Amino acid sequence: MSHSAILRLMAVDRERVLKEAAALLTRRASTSMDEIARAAGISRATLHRHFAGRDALIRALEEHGIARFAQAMDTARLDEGDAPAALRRLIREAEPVAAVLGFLFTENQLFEDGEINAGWAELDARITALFRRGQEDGDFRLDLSAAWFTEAFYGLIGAGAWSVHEGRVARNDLTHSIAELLLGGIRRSMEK
Amino acid sequence: MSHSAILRLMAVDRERVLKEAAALLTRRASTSMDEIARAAGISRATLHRHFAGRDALIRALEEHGIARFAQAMDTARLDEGDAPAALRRLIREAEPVAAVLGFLFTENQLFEDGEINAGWAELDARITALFRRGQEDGDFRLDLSAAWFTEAFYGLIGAGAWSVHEGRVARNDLTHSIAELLLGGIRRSMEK
DNA sequence: CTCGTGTGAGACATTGATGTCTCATTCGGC
DNA sequence: GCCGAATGAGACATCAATGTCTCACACGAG
Repeated sequence: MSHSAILRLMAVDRERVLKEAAALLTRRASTSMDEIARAAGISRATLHRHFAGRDALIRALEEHGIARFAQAMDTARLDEGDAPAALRRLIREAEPVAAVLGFLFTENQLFEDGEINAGWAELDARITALFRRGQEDGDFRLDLSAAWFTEAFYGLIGAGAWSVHEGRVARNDLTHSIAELLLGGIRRSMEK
Repeated sequence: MSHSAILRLMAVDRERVLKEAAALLTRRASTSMDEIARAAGISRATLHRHFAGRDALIRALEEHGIARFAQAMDTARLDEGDAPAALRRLIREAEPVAAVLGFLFTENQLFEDGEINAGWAELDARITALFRRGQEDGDFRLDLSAAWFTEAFYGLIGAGAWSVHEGRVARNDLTHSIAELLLGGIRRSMEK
């Protein structure tokens, strides 16, 4: 096995562990390293080999979530087309990291790290800008603030990810459920 | 000072502590007893005098949240009038306990206690029934499930409470923001 | 003023999770 | 079959939070 192949294999494992960790930590932040390890199908020792410690795991979650979400934004091309369509694309692209985003939104007081906060602030700004654009274009309602839309977006993403995890919403319906509910709620209604 | 007056005073303190605890724990479940105490303006010793321990505090939060939310449901008279109006009343009545509800929704894996879960299950059932009634009456859309509406309801309540806590949404706008967004998202649109 | 209650500050032992270690085993490539 | 890398299981010390305690002080009622 080549060196790069080994690295690739480990990378896949990291992703799986991070997703499982996010799912558990979202609903019980006190989940122990041992429980996370078992949920990911590995031992605590191995978990410690992949992530130096609990803090390192959380930070990896944050970095991973921010990076993947930023990537989703790029792919969704938020500036193109009308805002509702862009929002649909964003939700579709963000779906794979929904669990991680839910965790990060929920537990956003873990670190006062400036770098992490800066990363989040930029993502927030980009989303809020999208909502504001929709308002300026007349697509989104004006009686609610763009900041609230942003918070609601995160809240629905988190609730959706958990619903899928609990089997209350089908995975294939997640994107549709979030997008339709959010868009219906923020769209400027026609008759006004 | 009479005995009942003392009890009443302590009850007020408890409520304040619980609200503060919910606000903090929602965004950092590992918040220590000491931090909670200081946020509530009391010492750790006093906190322990009011609540036997951390578990007792969490349980008190759950019981308080369930009781107050059930009370909000009763006051809102979910069975009367059309479903959208009932939902508005529910959101308005639930606003004072929004922070607690957000915490309970977020950290719902803390105890496997049968009694607590039973309490939640009943509340869930009542809300879901409301959404289902709205669907049957033709007020709410049918392409999304009532179960998802329920989860979204909790998610928006939590996001809203946090937004107010962070100063991103005015307290007086909270009810309106949640109700309008949720109702807009779940209403059956007219043109279909 | 005096008493009683509630509180704040701090000391202390306990506990559970954490982080580090070793050793035996498994697995895949050769 | 052999070998190296990765893993699982477990032992162990460490540490932070917890829970319990004592003591001194503030404050309101009488």
